Amino acid sequence: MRMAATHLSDQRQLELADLLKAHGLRTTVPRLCLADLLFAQGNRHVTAEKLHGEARVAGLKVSQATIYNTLNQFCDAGLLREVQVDQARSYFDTNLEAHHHFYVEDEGRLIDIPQDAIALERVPESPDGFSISGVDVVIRLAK
Amino acid sequence: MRMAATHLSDQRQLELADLLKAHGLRTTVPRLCLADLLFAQGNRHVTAEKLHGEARVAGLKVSQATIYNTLNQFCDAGLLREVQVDQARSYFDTNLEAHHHFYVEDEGRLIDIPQDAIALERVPESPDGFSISGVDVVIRLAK
DNA sequence: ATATTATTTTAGAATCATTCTAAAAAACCT
DNA sequence: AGGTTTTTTAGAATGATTCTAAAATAATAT
Repeated sequence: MRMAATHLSDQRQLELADLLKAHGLRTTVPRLCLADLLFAQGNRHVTAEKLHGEARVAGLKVSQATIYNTLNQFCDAGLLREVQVDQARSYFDTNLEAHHHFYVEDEGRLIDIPQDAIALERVPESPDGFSISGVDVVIRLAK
Repeated sequence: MRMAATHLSDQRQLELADLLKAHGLRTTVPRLCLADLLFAQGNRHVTAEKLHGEARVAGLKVSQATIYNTLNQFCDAGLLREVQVDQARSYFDTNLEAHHHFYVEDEGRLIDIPQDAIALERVPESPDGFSISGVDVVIRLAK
């Protein structure tokens, strides 16, 4: 792999390359850079647009399509989760543990709520031959 | 009000006209017909597209814009609620009581869960100067 | 290293749900 | 009815996301 122009240290590149590889993804410059933005600063929630903006600021010139492709690949690979809070746009969450969200609609801001901060008692049986694939709790906040 | 061509009985028209009026909406043929489709059969969940299809079947020729306008007006007027389960499309729910949902993603089907079927214990404080404007619980189902 | 093959990235077009526009139709008021 | 306001409409516009087919990059074989 010929490591290309990135502001990332060799150390950091290797770290991220390992992460990608461990999840079945090839190492490419856009993926390294986007992974760095996503995973450097603890848990975060980003939209495609926000990430694109950050990438540009970081000096990475990527197309919109690559942003979307990468976010979707990271989701499929289990590096990200999509959060469903606003039908207008998708949010991607780096926190993979089961948890819930506050959503400040006016600001488009998400705040994690640890799963055990809320107890869901007596969740009803799922109907027919269905099984539960996820439980989302969204608490909407307003001023 | 000159009641126009509708398959609805006079009785039904008056009923629905009252409902509309009570919610500050004028009586028009499209609204009567859409209200009938929405409120005739107990609680339902519809997308704009599904309602449009049903309207056509019922013999009402309405534009797409009217479907959207009417759904939004009914929401604003407190006759409907929007449910946030799929960022691809909006669902409108005739059940106005606080409640939750099963969502069968593959079928795009929603099933109500009465609020008291689930106990939400220890909901955390909302941050800063925010107050809770809604609590949505969506339980996703898969085969 | 180089050539070959497979995967990624890209710019721009396409898609899809939804909203907007401004003109025609219908409802309301006297 | 006549005048005014609200609705409806067809079609264009929007905005997020996906698709397309070609150019770039990475992996593999020579």
